Amino acid sequence: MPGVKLDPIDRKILAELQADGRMTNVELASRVGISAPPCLRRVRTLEEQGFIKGYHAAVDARSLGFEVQVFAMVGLQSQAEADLVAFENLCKGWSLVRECHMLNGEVDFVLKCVAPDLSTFQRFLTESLTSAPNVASVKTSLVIRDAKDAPGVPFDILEERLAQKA
Amino acid sequence: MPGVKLDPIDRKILAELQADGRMTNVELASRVGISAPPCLRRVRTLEEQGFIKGYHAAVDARSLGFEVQVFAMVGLQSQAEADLVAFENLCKGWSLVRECHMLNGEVDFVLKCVAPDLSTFQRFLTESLTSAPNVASVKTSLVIRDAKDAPGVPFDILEERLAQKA
DNA sequence: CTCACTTTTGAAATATTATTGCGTACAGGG
DNA sequence: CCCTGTACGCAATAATATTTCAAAAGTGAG
Repeated sequence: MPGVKLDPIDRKILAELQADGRMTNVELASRVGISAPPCLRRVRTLEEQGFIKGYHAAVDARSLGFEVQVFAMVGLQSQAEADLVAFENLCKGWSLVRECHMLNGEVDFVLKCVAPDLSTFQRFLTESLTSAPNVASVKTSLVIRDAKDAPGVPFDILEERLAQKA
Repeated sequence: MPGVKLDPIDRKILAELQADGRMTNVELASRVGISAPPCLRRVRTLEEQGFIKGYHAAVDARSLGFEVQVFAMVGLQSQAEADLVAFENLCKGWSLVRECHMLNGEVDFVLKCVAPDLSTFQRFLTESLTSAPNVASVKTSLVIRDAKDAPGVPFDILEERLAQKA
């Protein structure tokens, strides 16, 4: 993908759609300063090129009964690639695990989990996670509250940075 | 908000829109098995009641030049509520910090950060985060790769759980 | 500087969707 | 059994999305 460049209008489109993914194309076009047809073409291109990976409604987990959010730091016994992948695949199959990131350092993975209540999470922890093959250690931390949960990319920094190079 | 109940159609709507936030109302209506007008009314109601907090395009950070993702575990010197809030407000002002969650246990906060490169993050770490008032300790872990990054709520578990109660 | 050639744009026309306005059906309470 | 509140869906209308196409703007060679 090298050689693909985004102009200021493309970046504005991405920023606007990140902030409001259901904005109409007419509104979007007006905000980025071009007419609707080229705006829509740009959006489609951004989608095809993978700059936009999808659109999602942000659903409130709490009001659906998912009262518990937990971060789990997981250490494995073997860090051989095959074993790492095996663990990742396990995570993909666990619905309670919403995110699984491989880390450097002492801990091998951090998982973001949700659950309806503590006991459901505890059951998952003991019956699934801790007892999974190759799992050496798990340290969990309950989330007390979310101070910030911003979607995606900090466009302000992107623009700063581009302004300097120019 | 107790007393508000969602029927199976509402839950299906939420699940569909979480998976594809730009689905047309016509398509959505057809998937959940009702006609367009009531479907749209339900969506609006779900938005007003806060079950849907917003819609966002998932923008690919990497292809925009944000190559680095880091988790930072932060401990504070004082956990007095005023000091916690002060730190949270600092985080809200830092664009590199995309998420800030308060935890129980040894660590007070976990931050998910992004940056164009290591040196940008290091500069933030030393000049902003570590040197912020009341920050006692910071331990960072670079993300090597994301094995799973699912949006929001596990609707399969929600349905399981509701099926049992019935 | 000018002539192709290429790319992107925007006005206009058309196709789809979203939204509104009712009349109807169904559920619970008196 | 009637009344009332709620949710539906058809039909009409308003707004958007999408296609078409000719013109404007940018590129590079000569």
